[in-house]
Amino acid sequence: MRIIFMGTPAYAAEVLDALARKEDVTVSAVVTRPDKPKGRGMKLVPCPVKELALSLGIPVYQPKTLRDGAFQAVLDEYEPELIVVAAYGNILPSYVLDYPKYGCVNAHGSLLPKYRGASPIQRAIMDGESVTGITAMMMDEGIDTGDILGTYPCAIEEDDDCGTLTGKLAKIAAAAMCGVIDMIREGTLTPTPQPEEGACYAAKIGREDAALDFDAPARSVFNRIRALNPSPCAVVKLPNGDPLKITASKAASAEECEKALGQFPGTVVLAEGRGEGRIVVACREGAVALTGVIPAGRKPMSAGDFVRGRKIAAGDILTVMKEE
RNA sequence: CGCGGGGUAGAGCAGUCUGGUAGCUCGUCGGGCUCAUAACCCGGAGGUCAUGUGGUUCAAAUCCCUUCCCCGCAA
Repeated sequence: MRIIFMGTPAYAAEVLDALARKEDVTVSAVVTRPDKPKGRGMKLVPCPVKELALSLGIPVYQPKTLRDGAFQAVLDEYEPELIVVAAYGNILPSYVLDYPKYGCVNAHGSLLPKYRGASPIQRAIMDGESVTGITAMMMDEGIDTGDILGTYPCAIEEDDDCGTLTGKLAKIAAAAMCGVIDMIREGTLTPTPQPEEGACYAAKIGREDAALDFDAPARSVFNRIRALNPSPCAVVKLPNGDPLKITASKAASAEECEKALGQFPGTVVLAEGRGEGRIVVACREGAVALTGVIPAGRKPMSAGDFVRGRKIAAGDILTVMKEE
């Protein structure tokens, strides 16, 4: 089967890798977003999907948009029977959706119709969900509204963050897409319309989502931190005004929550500098123990390292990083 | 030439403005205390202060210049 693959981040690269290995499938072309200036010096950095495609010797196309019809030429050249999409980032217009004999299928990172949209994994963690998954679906012109081909649940463990969960889901997505292709060949594919009930949208993560506010229940602070790790990371403002990214946290002990009672949310009640260290911060309800941070201009480090460097002490108050 | 931060002991930092004995919190090693300990006490090892047989100076981690590397923001 001739397919064109569309995707961008590491999650999508995992799917591409599985398709490339699959027998009876030929990934004849890969479509990904244009390289963007990244990092210092505006260096152009290729996305994971592009890197993988190049190493596999698959032609890569990086149209800025598909809407202008220029992509028709690529379709005509490769005549795909199926288009597989995973976290591509561009909207597919109808002329693309209608071209392949078997249509366009997508591996979405949630159990649809819940969390349609750009950031389903982050939103699920942020909301404290205990289960999410992959939905294999036919694409239509709506945002993640097409018929469901299969659902593959995945538990969100207590110690999962966006990074680990995305890794798990990527593997599931890869298997799901291979499964869909098998079903297409066997003719056992059964598209089922999505129920409207339970539908919700997972808006793209923005700057305002990254600003961490301790004036919230500890559980919610914990969920936000892990939803945002490893990127862009929850961020707070230190007493000196510098931003501090937070990569990991754990629940504080009952005793520590006791100490935090009555403290202004954001107050550091304990700065433990031994071993990995813990920075216990009072929340509106309870407290969280920060365990990993990234100071401005520094590398990621444990809370213990940060405390040992004397950058924080009990009594300091962490405030909300306000919009510029 | 997009903006900014940084490179000092195994880790995280201070010291640099106002040149003059290499410091702190940990870790590590040895000893002690203890029923015991990741707790406490005592002691030790470990650093060409990123780079340049650079410049200035009686004297440079510190001031000036070179090169390399790392990171954040912005996109």
